[in-house]
Amino acid sequence: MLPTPPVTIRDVAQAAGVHVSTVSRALDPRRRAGVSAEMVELVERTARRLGYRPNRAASALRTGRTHTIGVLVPDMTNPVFPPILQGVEGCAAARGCFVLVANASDPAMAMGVVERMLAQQVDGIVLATAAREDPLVDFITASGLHAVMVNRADESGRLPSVVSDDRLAMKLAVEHVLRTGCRRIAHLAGPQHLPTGAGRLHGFEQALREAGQSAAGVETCESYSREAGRSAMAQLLARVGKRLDAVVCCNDLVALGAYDALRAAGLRIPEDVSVTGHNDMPLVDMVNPPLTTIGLPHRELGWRAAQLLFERLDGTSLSPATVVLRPELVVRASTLALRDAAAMAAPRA
Amino acid sequence: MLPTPPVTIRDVAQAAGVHVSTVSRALDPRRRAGVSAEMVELVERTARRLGYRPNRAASALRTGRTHTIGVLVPDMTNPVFPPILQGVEGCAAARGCFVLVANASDPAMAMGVVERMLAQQVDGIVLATAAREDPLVDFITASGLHAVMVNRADESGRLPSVVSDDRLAMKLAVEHVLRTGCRRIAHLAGPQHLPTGAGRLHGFEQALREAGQSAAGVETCESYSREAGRSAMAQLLARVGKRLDAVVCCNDLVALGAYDALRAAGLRIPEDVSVTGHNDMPLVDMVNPPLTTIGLPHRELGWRAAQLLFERLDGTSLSPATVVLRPELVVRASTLALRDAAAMAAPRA
DNA sequence: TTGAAAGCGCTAACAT
DNA sequence: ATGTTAGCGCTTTCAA
Repeated sequence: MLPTPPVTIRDVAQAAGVHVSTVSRALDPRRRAGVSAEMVELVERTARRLGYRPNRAASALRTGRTHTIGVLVPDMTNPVFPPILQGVEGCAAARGCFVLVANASDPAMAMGVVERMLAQQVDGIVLATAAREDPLVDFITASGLHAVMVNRADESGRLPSVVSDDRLAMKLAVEHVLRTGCRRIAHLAGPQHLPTGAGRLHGFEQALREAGQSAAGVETCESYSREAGRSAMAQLLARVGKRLDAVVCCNDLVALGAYDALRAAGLRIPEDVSVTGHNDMPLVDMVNPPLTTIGLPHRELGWRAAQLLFERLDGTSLSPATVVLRPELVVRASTLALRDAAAMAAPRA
Repeated sequence: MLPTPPVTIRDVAQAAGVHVSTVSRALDPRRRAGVSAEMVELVERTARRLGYRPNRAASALRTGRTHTIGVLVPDMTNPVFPPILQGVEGCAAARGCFVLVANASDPAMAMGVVERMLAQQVDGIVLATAAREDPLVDFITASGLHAVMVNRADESGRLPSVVSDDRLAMKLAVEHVLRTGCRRIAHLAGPQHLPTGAGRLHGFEQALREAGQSAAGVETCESYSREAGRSAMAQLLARVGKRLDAVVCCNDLVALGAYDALRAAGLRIPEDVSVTGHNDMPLVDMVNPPLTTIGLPHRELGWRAAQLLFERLDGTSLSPATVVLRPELVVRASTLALRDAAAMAAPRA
């Protein structure tokens, strides 16, 4: 395999007997207008014949656009991110753009990655990082880089974002367990420094309030993990005893941790306590019992974020700065079908 | 936010009172040798002061290297790929390189993506696509693009690859169920057009042969899905009846499908039939019963693939063309601890 | 050790 | 509708 020198626009021009600029125009759909049909035809045929492939690096240098966007995720192995990434990638690919993916588990690291992405001349960036990183947002706005956040809102309001409606999600979960006759309802909340953690707690409280109820207990998890869920649930049980009808969890993994702690305490799910999760991770329909949870449009979240970004890049920013997508309740066996007739008649407040 | 014109190497040169080429040299670790220490110091200080950020598009045009590698995955939401991707990304990031990720669910699509990546001037490519795509490999070798395959070997032997040892994996699974007293052992095989499907079937048969046994039955799944596993298992039961001690599956999802079909037939896991999976997907430790499976070093698979690629790019290709990593048996409750003493004493052949 | 100059492949004024 | 020209920011000979 001898390294064939790549075919340039000049080779095409020469072979077609025209000038390079003509080739450049004929090959660009957006400027093809000012070129005769035969010329376009001739140039395209010649280009194809020679196996010409436009050099994006050269075009990037000239135009300042790389047709590349960056995506920052905290942890790709967290199952919420692949579908988001897929959405972003799908939208980008549909426009002939590529996606530069980088892991950035902490804010300091994220800053370095953005710095490198800036050097790489990305056209824009999608932030799927979970923490509230004001310095990062400061840095990005100062740099002038186009950015969109996904899966969390920018509290400072400087960056557009695409999120799921956490309030509505909690309302769906709370109303569901209320409907099945549960009255003593607790919440295992996510880390309060994460927007989803704070938002879902708030939504939980509001939903209960609207129903004229109050929380049977709230425990905060240290992270979105099964272990954190287990120990939070254990603490909750230690505090409120077994006087509990349902536990609404901030996250599926936390809910599975709650399973562990509830069982360790000799409680059955859902006969004694109903449990709900959040995210509808793969396989939560396979655990025992299958988990009632909140399904999020992760793929669409990613797609819309990319779309929002491209609209900014094109200067046709018609969409609102914050897009809120609707989550949906996915009922499975971890919540009771109906607690019992007596409970429905005289709910235990 | 007024769009500040970016600081170029020229600005740095001017501010430092030196020539651009000096700046270029001083800023490149590999050529810093031929520059005086004070000069390096001066240039670096000036660059930092002005907030200089090298423009990779310009350097790419000049050197032909973008510091970017492409990764092709068939489906990011399949949980085997995120850790592979993470490994690739980690290795790339450690070298200051970025990863362009693209989904390519079918070979035709993959070809188009590679074409675009070539235009994007990626330095190389990691193929994590599952199908045997000879035309793709032809195309890539013809284009002269550096490429490495991960998670499947290149049967034509033209591309280096990093894979898990499927034979060993099956041997581990088969020997495990044999050890627990199972004798009538069947296999739910993956699609035979996929290398993993064919390889694991082969490994299964070989492992049984080595143990002096023969398969109680083999059924091929149409895909690596739960539904495919369910119907394959149903067919297997229809053929061999309930005369089965264990089912070794090509994949965790298929194993979960087998759960469904076994239960529908009134069989208990593992009391009546032991089941093993492959991949150790997240949450398979949470299903009922927790799945005995084969754990793969997915992250390392990705990391090594990237490493192999970079060695090729650097011309320091010391590693072998095919790297085979070791899978490990993860024993959980879906396989019997011990079938029974009688069985051990007089195994049912 | 540093400076000068050329040019990577492409696009976009401007000129015809 | 096509050709001419300059130059994007950087690296790399070559010369001093």
